[in-house]
Amino acid sequence: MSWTDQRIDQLKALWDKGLTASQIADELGGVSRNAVIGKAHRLGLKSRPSPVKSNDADKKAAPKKAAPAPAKASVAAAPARPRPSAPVAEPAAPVRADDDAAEVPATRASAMPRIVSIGPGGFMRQGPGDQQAPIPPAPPRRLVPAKPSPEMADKTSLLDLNERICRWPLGHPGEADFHFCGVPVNPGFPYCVEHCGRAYQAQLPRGVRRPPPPMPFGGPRVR
DNA sequence: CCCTGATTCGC
DNA sequence: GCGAATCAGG
Repeated sequence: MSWTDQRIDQLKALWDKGLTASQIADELGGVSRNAVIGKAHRLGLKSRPSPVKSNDADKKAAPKKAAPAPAKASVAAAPARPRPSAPVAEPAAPVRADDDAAEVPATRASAMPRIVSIGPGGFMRQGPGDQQAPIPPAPPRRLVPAKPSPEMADKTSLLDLNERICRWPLGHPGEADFHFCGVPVNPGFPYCVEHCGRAYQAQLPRGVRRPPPPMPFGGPRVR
């Protein structure tokens, strides 16, 4: 299995949601827990509470490991490999999509707090089996009063959302051109057909856990 | 033991 | 870039 854009999206979303690497791996299927962790790190996803991380700020007694065989490193002359393990994570005030959307533009140069717009709401797939009204998404909240710039004139803003148009977010909340898809929805779903394809993916990684395959959209109405 | 994430390093 | 092997804490 390779890391397609969509699988990466899922990874990001699930990681953000706080699922464990194992769960994510299981969810994605075809990858190991290690693969997920490895990828997550390569992507720069920040590690959430990890068991082995509370590094002392100062240690006195140096509890040396009796230098057990490296088991792997075939490095003959390589001295001790440094273990940084103190990446200094700036907490940074959490930016909420609620009311500050109008006031973010100013300083985004260096300290932008990594707001990742995961799929709308960070919801999970919805197996055709356990079909239910597709309401959970509930993307952003209320905000953006108007369309100040002409650039946004033809973009679908939050205020434009209704039952009939696709509310798949494009861009990231807070960004100037953040808007919604706006295309007519796939009847019975909050998104257009294309984005339904993104939102509800029927993959069945782990054997029996994933019920039936047929894609829901395009056909069956939910009521 | 089980779990977790972090890191290393051969590929 | 990828991920198994390994490490290390809970």
